[in-house]
Amino acid sequence: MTDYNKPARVRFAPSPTGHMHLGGARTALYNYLFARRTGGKFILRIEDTDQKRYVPEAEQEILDGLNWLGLELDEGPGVGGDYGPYRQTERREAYREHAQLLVDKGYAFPCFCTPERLARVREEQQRKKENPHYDGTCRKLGPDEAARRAANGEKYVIRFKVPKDGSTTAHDLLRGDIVIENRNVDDYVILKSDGLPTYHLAAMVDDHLMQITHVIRGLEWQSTFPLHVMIIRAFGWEEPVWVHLSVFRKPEGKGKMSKRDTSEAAKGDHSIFIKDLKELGYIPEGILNWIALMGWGVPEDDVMTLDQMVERFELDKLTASPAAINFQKLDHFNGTHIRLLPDPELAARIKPFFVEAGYSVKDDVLIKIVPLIRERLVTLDDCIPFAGFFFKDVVEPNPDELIAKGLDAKRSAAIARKTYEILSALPDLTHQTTEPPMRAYVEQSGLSANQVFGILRVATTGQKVSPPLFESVEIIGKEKSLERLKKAIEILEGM
RNA sequence: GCCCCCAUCGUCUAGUGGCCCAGGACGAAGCCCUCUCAAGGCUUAAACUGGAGUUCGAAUCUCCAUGGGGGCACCA
Repeated sequence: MTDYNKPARVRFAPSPTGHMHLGGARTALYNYLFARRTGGKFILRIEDTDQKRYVPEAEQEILDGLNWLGLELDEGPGVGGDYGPYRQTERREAYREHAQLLVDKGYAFPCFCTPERLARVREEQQRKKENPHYDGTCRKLGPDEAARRAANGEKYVIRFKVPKDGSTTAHDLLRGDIVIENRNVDDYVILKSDGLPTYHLAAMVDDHLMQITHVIRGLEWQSTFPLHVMIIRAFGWEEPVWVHLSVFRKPEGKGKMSKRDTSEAAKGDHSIFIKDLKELGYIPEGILNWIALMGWGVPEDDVMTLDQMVERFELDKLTASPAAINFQKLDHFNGTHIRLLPDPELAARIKPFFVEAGYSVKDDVLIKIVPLIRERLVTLDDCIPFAGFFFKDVVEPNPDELIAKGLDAKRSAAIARKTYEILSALPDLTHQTTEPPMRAYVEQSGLSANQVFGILRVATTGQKVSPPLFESVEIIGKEKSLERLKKAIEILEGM
């Protein structure tokens, strides 16, 4: 049973090879939640041992992503901590030493096989419908010969020497014991010929040195999980608790979500990349709540802030089965959390979207429109179509839309004139002063509120759909509202 | 092909042998509210993959089948 009173040390260990995506964010989130829940530490480690796939901007994007999401780090690159450095390329000596230690103890061996030969062997095995695996050539090399060839300048890697017989039992918190026959585990390379380790060695060494207590990682590691356990046992170290998270499936429910599959994932108004989601107007609260619940279920009250998730989080309640991404649900959570934001906060969040769209934002106006549009926003950038007109000098209504439903241009013009008459007679246009006389007009004219208000709406806001009419007119102001009404009358009369 | 894992409404999930003719959420449908669009309230439809066991009793345990997923690199 998981002890939530014992501070855990957990890590999020991405490789800087591309954009931060939903899967990574969820792994980070679960690690964060568990760290906070136990009063432990949330650590970031950059796994940059593959120089071929290295993307320089990726590390910053990860940092930005975590920061934006609000997953605060306790240790990591740029943050510091007692177990650094937190970038694997800065720890190569540790890996080299540990690889040598395994060789000395007989748990690993140098391998001089060329990639070309290995490729041929693999081809041959596949042709014979055999399981592709290392054929063991250098396993039998004596230490003297190995030393001689190495001294000769021959390139070599170090492979883990997996026992030929027996089986290995590895324990996953969510799945229980996983038993695998050792003959099904390959002699994996743990140190590459460039002197850098592969994941298998690097992660195990670091997790041990960094005193990681719980390894919460993606399912892609499940197949090499027994290998990792063997490595740890070879060193004689204590094992962390292992948790392999399910993968995200594509919205169609088929296949794994892939960050390479951008055309599929990033189309439309959604994306699997955190930085895209930010630009699309999604807020951290919404995203976090959404991904938290893909792989973790709560009985009820599923709308949660980060802090509430921390309170409720239970590691062993995570789900072992894969989850299909459902962007509709993201929209729901995003809208829900937007509605939970206090006025000034929401104002601050939508402001950049107005600015980005080219509007000059007046803060006093901004704070007034927030209550009007809050429950209409699914994403922050929805504020543009809903409330852009508040910051426009002139609006240009579509003439056809000025004509009320069931009426013609002439009739609509008459209504607009009457509306102008009513409004211009008022000292100022607050929603309290404008609504009663307009309602009275609707009443005695026999028209519907829809028809009369519709004309006013299109005239003053320039659009058929808008925030509540009289509140909007109030914010637009008397002068500008009447000006716009007048222009609408002219348009209608010219039809 | 081989190894490993998973399996409750369309989707995310609750459920750890009786509380389940299976609960919540998204989505869908309907109604209410209503100046548009939303939000909100109420209601409805919708699932234990199949087959064998174990048991007085199974969504819950076991086995098999089927389906789905992950992996099979000097990538992580």
